[in-house]
Amino acid sequence: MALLALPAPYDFELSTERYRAFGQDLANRWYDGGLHRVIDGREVRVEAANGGVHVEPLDATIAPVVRNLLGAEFDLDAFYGFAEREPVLARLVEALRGLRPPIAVEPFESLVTSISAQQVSLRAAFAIRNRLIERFGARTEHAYAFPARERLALAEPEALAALGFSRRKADYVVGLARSNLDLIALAALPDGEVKAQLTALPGIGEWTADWFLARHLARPEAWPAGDLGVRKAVSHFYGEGRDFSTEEVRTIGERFAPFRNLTAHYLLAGLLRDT
DNA sequence: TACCAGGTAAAAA
DNA sequence: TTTTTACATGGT
Repeated sequence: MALLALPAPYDFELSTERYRAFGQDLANRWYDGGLHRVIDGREVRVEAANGGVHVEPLDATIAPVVRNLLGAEFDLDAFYGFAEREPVLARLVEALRGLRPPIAVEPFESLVTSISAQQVSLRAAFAIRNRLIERFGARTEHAYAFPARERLALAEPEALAALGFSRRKADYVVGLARSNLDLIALAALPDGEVKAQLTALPGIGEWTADWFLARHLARPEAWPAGDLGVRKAVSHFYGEGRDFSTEEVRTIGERFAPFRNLTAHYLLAGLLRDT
């Protein structure tokens, strides 16, 4: 196994919790203590190692994708320095040291995953999404490549509805696949412009666009204020028993600039740990 | 058994 | 313009 170095501190188990906490994720599959994902048509295994992770196979194509997948570009040192001056965050970063939010490396996959999670529980979303992956993805030894946009563009919405998507969500996914929006090109645009272009599509509202900024583009200032989990987490740590509205969460977010994205992830992970 | 779960858009008021 | 409703599955 080849070593891929990551900036310290890095806690692989803690950082990959998301792939286990809500059920199995067939496109980011936890198997035998490691993370399996199809990259460039090949199944890659990632596991914990001193100074980073072990990756097999590892080459010049795979390395940057795995680095991105594991959230290497987040500036944890700067965030930890910032968190020291904020009592709640100071406690969280102490308990969650080495947590790097994993990134959804493919834009289409990121959006379809969010659409599947709209309104329903994450467990239900994972179950439905796995059926989509089994039906339209490509299987490797222990994992699946997420269904290609071109493949879902050819699918009938009825076929997705048969997997458990609501009829409306089935239309959203197929409509997204068939749209002429260049999802790769969004990476070059500022946050507000990304949101404007995405929310122009049917089925993509502010929540979905915010998570695209946070989990796919790793934008430091992404802050999904309307997200139920974020609202619960902010209420848990700052609300003194009271639930905050979306607007209140948006306002509180201002104090976390310029680290709102990392703050959201640490609050969510902190809530998961406390409950 | 109902009811809620990391929303969104269309209908109704 | 603002409020209400339908949506589909999984877990409790």
